[in-house]
Amino acid sequence: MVRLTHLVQRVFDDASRHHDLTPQQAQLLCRLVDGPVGMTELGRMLHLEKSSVTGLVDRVELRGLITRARSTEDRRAWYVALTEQGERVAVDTHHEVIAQLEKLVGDISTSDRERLISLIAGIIGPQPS
Amino acid sequence: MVRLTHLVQRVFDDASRHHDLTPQQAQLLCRLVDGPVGMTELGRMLHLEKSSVTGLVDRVELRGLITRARSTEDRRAWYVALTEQGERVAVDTHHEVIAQLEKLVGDISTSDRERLISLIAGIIGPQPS
DNA sequence: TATTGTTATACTCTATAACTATA
DNA sequence: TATAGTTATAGAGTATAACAATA
Repeated sequence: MVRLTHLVQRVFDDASRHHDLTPQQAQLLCRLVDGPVGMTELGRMLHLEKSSVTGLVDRVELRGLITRARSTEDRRAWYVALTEQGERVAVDTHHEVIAQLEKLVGDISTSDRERLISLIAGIIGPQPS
Repeated sequence: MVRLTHLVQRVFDDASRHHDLTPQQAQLLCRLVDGPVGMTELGRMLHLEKSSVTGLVDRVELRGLITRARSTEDRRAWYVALTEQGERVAVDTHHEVIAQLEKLVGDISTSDRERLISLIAGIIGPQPS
């Protein structure tokens, strides 16, 4: 299982590198595809301290892939959102990861694959990561 | 599958932290449990440049968990080996990861678990990571 | 010449602590 | 006072390039 993790991790790392991103930066982009997210919420999602989020967001913002926008309700808070370019990179990276994983799982039969997916779903459980 | 990877990764990270190690340092120790390994070979195993291996080994050596020993055949080469303390930490960390993973997989039935393991083995393939 | 490993350098990632601004 | 976020600082991790020693 740990070896499977390394394999999947490498797929993700490689996909990130192809888009000239670090894995952490790619992870950040992936968390924004469903819409803007606040800094504190990002820290919770990525298991990072708030100062780490600041730095990570700073660097990705400098590359023009995301933007900060002040919250209208709470003037302390900021929302982080994908730029057009950021969305393109996020979607491309996601596609590449999916494609590579499908290639990885491609050898096993369809029924086995569905069985595997349901088993994994059982392990992961209902709570979102 | 990516979410499963995050889960397993977190198990490994937590086990490392409990022994006051970074995940990379724990990874290094795990690669040495079967015996001493050369620097170049370590880089290949961990997918690191040789200079990165030098730094990682330096830091873990400073903690007294590993030692460098010169090769007898090739006087350019060094072998990295676990110290007694390093072996203890490596084994403990490995046990903790196994225990947590078993707890994670504990909810699914025995037959399902064996099925999962064989499926994963099929994905990983024969070549060692 | 090629290989093994180190050093110098620069950047990313991360956490802790102190801080600012707003609630 | 409490919360959202930043800044300052320090250390780990990583790669590239230049280097020394040995093959």
